[in-house]
Amino acid sequence: MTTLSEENYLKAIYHLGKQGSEAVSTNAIAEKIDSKASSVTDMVKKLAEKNLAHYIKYQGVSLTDGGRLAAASVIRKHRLWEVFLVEKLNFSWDEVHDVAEQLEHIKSLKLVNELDAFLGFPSHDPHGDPIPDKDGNYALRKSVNILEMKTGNEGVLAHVKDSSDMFLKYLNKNNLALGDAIKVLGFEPFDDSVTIQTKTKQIIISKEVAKNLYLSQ
Amino acid sequence: MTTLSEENYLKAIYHLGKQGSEAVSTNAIAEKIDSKASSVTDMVKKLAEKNLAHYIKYQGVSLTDGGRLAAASVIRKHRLWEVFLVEKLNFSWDEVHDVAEQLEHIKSLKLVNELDAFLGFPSHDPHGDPIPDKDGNYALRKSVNILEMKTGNEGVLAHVKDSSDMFLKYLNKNNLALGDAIKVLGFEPFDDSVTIQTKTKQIIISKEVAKNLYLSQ
DNA sequence: GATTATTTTTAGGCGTGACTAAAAAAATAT
DNA sequence: ATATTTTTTTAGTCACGCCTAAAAATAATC
Repeated sequence: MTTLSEENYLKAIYHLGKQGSEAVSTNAIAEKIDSKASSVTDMVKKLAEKNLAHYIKYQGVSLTDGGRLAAASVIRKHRLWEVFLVEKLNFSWDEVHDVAEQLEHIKSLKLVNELDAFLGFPSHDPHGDPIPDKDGNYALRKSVNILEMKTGNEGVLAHVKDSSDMFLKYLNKNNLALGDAIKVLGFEPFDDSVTIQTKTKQIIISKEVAKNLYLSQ
Repeated sequence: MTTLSEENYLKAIYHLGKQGSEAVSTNAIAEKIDSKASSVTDMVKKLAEKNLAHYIKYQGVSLTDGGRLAAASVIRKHRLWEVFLVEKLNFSWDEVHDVAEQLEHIKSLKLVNELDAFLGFPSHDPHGDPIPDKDGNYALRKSVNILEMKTGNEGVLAHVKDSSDMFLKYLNKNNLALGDAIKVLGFEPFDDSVTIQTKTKQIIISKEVAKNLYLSQ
């Protein structure tokens, strides 16, 4: 049985190193979960002992198959709860993160699977991130960053990279939501800003914003 | 902010001593939460420091107004989640307890209130226990224990005292559920068993079972 | 009312998960 | 290739929530 703290470490390693397959440094983990490298070293030893992580001193951490599955299970729960909060409880997508962060640690197989069914087996969460299945697998919806598209290209907003409150509020303010059709109208070479057509209006987005928007075609 | 452990103590004190108004012994609390009296003493000091409990050495513990409200808030969440699990996720009422025990500690006012609305503002949970409102108040549905009724009396199963898995499974097996109409057909003085008419059949229940069944008329 | 039994508290310890400061290893620069 | 900087680990602490064993207070009994 994994503790809340262990699960947060597993998640961090999973996200930092390509589903945990790549070795990541204790420092990177510390930064991700806002703690100190020395604390990470302690925990990582414990994860290795529990056969959830591979750990070689000074050479970083990756996940074992068991660790990867455990991490995927937590992420699955996180994303399912996000769907629930947005679709059933009138949360906006910039309000869900903190609550989902708590709900993801509830332990009950029946709960997750029934919730999944209740929500109609969603494939993606409200941020466009894929929801792993019971075995930790998920389909990658291929999407392209707006900056790699060409003038005239169209697509559907499929994924946002940054999930910070501030960014999500920016999108809300500009009436941009996942699933919205978007057309690229032009690029400004001077500052790399992009003019796009949304369903309601035409707006100019900065390079910083564009970096975070992914469209599927 | 209250910790998970503090919340469990508040709940125990609330349940043992008439919404926490009555002083209860550290021993009683220890038994309730399956720990030791010495551990309870420690925690109770902490609750008193946080102004959640009144505590006088050797004279038991009761709740302050703040403590009572905090306890009621946890109980409110517990019972709302039980309704959710039974009505939306196909849990049977003997499966909900462990999961609700985890969900009750999730912290988000919006979550509780939206859940409440989503469920249609239920007044009672699947065991017939009343759900406190935001201020910790609830209407008491007056119900009478079967052993205090007379032959020929009828009523609706409104509340069960024991919520153990074993007892709830017994009820399930005998096709008894909250809201069911029940008629008292007779009392057996020899062993205090009771013959009752349920919606499907006539059964004899032991004194032990009868003690736990409350009907509203 | 003194003695015994029970309840409750105190004292000291333990595992978890965090931290700071110092030491060790690895990476970088000269 | 050696010196310096950066990264990582180790050593030692600390708060939390629990425990056992011993001491103190209260309750029950004679």
